[in-house]
Amino acid sequence: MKPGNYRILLVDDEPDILEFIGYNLTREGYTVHKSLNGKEAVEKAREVLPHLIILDVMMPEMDGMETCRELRRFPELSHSIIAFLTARGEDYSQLAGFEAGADDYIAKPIKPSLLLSRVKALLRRSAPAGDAAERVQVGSIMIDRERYLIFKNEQEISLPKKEFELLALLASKPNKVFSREEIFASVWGSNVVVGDRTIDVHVRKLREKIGIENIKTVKGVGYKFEV
Amino acid sequence: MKPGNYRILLVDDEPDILEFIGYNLTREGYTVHKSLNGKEAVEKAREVLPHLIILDVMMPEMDGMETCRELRRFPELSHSIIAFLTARGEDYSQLAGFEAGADDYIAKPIKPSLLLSRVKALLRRSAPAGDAAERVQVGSIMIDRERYLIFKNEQEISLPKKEFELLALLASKPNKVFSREEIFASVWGSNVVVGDRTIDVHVRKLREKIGIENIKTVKGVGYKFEV
DNA sequence: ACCCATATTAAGAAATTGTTAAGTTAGTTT
DNA sequence: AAACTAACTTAACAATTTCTTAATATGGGT
Repeated sequence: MKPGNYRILLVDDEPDILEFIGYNLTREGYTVHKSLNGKEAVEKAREVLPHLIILDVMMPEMDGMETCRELRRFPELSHSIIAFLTARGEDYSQLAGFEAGADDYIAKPIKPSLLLSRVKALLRRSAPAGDAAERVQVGSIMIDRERYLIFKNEQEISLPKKEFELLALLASKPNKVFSREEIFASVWGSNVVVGDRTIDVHVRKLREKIGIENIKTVKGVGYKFEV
Repeated sequence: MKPGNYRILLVDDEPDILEFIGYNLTREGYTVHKSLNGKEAVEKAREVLPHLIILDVMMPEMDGMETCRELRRFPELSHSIIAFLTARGEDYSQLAGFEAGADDYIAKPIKPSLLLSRVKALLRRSAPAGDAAERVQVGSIMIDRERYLIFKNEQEISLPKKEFELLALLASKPNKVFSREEIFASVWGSNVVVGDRTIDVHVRKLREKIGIENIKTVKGVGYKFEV
């Protein structure tokens, strides 16, 4: 799973820390959400179902421990990993934290590189819990990248790589016209040189297999997938 | 999963510590194995396939870091969680540890109650991963990781390691297409370099043994186990 | 009707995978 | 440690699928 597919919720009452950690995680490609307090965190967690929740122990009102216990009450969050952020020296009983359902402790201040390694290690274990498969539905066509299959009206259609990628591209933005250049760049790669009619041939095969009505030609401009 | 079903491998060069931690874990119901050095640890790990390996960082000859890297070379151990035991003050770079494939750091000396909480937290993550389930049924195939055996229609089939790991990987997500890169990374380990046709040959043997209908080729993309 | 961009077709090129057998390596037994 | 065995890898070639080309057809717009 790529970092981009992971959601991380950051909870700390200090905006600076939120900003700092958030920046480092975002730069790595993770999707980062932030909350300034426990109450807000619980709401946001239930909304975005993060894979990892990083929780500051010391917070006004609802502290990390309490927030953790609260989070653990919701079954939809049972697969989320919870890590505590604790200032070195705060001799918080880690015991209580683990009992509350925490998975890890991270000491502050923390070097970005170490934080990233740690996050990676934590998420490595969560991967197979996997959520929604990577599928896209457009019109009567469903594209399942994981299985590398197309479904049209419950019927399974297997496409060769180029045709699959072409269809996936067009369907990624229904009704948008993709120029030949865009199609080449995305499906073939920028440095590959092939003849002019190659795209047409693939389009033809696609139309043959998934129906002529979806893929439309815009003369002089390109092709589009119409819903 | 009850503690009794978990296997933990303890690795430390000091018998006292081995004894102390071992006693606490055993009392809790875990099945505990012990090794006094890295080399022995790797052998034992491959034999008992522990769910959790607790590794002292400071050891003569082969230190924790090196042992960890060695352990990670074996695909059958890729599901084991590895935690480092580090004396407080030893300013070992945790970074190197995580990069070597560690999942957690535990500081010595550690209170038994905290250790147990920590172990529980680590194993909690391994449980739902599904890999900890020693048997998986997919289609007409049952995979028994513990005994390293495959069953097809009640019939027992014994597979060599590479074939077993390959099948286990493909069957871990039926219908998902695994790219050759993914397969290499999981079955061979990311730093191993072997020829192009190696996977094909193993696939062929698998098809020979468990039937041609299950393992499908997606040309230019990879292989999948279809149910 | 003419032009131009696209459609269609089939052939053969190119790329990928399948198969086989022999060569290596690793693990076990004696 | 030598001999044996099973597992794994390599390499050459075959088979297959996919991709591209090129030649020709079609069809809307001026």
